[in-house]
Amino acid sequence: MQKAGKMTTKRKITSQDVADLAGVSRSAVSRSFTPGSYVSDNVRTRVLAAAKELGYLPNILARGLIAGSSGLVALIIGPMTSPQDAPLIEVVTRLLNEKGKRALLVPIPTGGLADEGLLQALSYQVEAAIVFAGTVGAAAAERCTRIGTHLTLFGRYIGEAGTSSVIYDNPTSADAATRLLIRGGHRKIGYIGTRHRAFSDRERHDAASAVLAEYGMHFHCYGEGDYGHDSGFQAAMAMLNTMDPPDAIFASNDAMALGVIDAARVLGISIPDQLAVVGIDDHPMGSWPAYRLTSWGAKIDALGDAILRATFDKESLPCDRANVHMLRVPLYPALRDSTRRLD
Amino acid sequence: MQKAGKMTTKRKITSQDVADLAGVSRSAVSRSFTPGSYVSDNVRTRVLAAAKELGYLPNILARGLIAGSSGLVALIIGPMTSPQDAPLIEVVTRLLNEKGKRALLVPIPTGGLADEGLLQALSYQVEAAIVFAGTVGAAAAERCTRIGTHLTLFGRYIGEAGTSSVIYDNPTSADAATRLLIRGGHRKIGYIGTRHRAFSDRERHDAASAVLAEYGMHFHCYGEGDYGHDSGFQAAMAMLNTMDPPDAIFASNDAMALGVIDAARVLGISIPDQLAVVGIDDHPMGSWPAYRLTSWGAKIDALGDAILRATFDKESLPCDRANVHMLRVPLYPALRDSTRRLD
DNA sequence: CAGCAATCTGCACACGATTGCAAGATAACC
DNA sequence: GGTTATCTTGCAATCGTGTGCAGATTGCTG
Repeated sequence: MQKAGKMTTKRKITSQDVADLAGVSRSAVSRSFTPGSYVSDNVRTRVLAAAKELGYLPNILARGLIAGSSGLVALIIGPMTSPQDAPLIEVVTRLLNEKGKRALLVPIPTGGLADEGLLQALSYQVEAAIVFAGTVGAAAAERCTRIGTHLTLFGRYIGEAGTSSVIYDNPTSADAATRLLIRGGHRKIGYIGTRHRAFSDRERHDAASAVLAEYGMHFHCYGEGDYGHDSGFQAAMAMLNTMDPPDAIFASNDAMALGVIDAARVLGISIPDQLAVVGIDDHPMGSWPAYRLTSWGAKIDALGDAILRATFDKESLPCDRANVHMLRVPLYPALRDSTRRLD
Repeated sequence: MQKAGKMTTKRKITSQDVADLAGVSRSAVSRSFTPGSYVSDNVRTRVLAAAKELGYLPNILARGLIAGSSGLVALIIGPMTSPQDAPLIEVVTRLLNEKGKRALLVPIPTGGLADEGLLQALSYQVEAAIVFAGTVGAAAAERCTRIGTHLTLFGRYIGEAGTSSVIYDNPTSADAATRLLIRGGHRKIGYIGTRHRAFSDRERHDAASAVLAEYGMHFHCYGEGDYGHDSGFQAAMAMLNTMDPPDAIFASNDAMALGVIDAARVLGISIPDQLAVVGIDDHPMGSWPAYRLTSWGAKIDALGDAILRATFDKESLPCDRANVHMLRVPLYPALRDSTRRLD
């Protein structure tokens, strides 16, 4: 197998090598790989044959250096605890690839600022950055826009002009979820959200409260979680172990809603008769027989499309007064057995 | 806010700009950013001040061009259906970052070959590629090793010399799981695996069979799935709806095992008395009150360490006869209520 | 065969950074 | 002051590729 003398040279194969083998200049090699250039068929076939024999691949980084564009897009990610995160990252990566872009993954510490990660990404000449985790300081954001690196934020909003935010249509879905509970006859509705009202949580809570107010109601009780299953479980245990427990719980996301169902299971509370549960996310497990959770969720492909559109076609998006492009992603209901079936 | 005349020039800021502002040469700028170089404190402070004012960041791609190393490592990924995938990707990315490397995410079509993705990655001059999905053809693998790009495979094995494989210690854990069931008094043990016996599935199945053989037993019945929850559910429904159902089921992974538990729930079969269930993976949901699944799983940080070690320190790893470096990651038992408690 | 257009091709510079080399500046020593 | 030794600093080459420009070749027409 090993041809002596060839194994010794582990040098990288450049266009010069191909040119030498084909007996042409480097320019001819470059042009052979560029469609629409002036190259005779004779030369092109010779070059391609030589390239194939040598296993030549153009160095995209060098090409990007001269073109001024690296073809890289940064994805700023955190620990990815939610099971939705992973498929979304994959879809976005795939869509980027289809556009000829490549995804550079940049991790940031839990709950921290994305600023440092952003700077790292900028050093890699990324054309855009998509933020899935953490938050972005004004200075870092301004720096991005100044050098023309577009910033897309998923599920977050910063007031920096020129950025764009892709956000679930939380108000509409929270509105619908609340009305569903009310129409189901529930009057003691508890709410489990995050301690500091994360952006999505705030939107969901406020829309739900507005509906309750419309009926002259308030949330019956509150619980706090961290968007994780266990925290929903704990919060529900506390809520349900009182003299006057709720007859429905609106959880700000599905992971916590699943925790609520588990708490009910442990306490022997039947769902949905003694307790109705709704969540938002359409967590894949919500459809499993053990849970049957009513929820509102986005279609993942539409979500990916939205993120790419917000990144590469932001001009087509509406702006708010701070000159931030906003794209709301619709959430579709998945009505299951954790809520009463209405006629 | 906007200083007129500055907003118009969106040109990239290069070391030349910094040099001009600081009144030095480009070399001095470069040296100011390189610790241990001969630069006077005077110049260095002036350069750093100028860099800060201009918001200069070194272009790592250009630096890599000359150094011959991009600092990029390709992560070849598929659709990431399993909830373990995402945290693992994040951990590996984080560990890479700590080593000064960056992760380039390369998606490949479901179940397809990773070859095309690998070539894309090579064009980006990646220093190594870590394969989490798909399989790698011999030609592509040989090409990688020839140009010195190390190939690490996770949960897969190809016979190509110089590659390394990080693999769960399936035999040991499958052995332990089977003995647990036998010691629990189960004699009719069903097995749910994949149709074509994926690499891990084969190892698990064969080790379990060996233990059964030791006791003069065979698997009582077989089911086929695709490592997804639904397929486990379906397979279990078929198995349990017979005249002679199993009294225990060994599922080749946890997602399917959870499906088995759901099937039992639907059929009113009590766990673990009428049916014991074991899986392998230690899926996070296995610990939830709704499931309490006995399983064997790896510690994620150890897993990440193993992958990085296999990638950057493969010489320290044992080789098999095909000159492939192998690293087995131990799986630790999580004994829960889906199996009988032994004294 | 002259004249012109169309098609090829290679030279040389550009991209943004690093680094060996040599020359200049400063300090240290006799 | 002369001679080294030690720092500084800029010049220029380098990494691998793309491309404008000018010159060379070819084909076509009159």
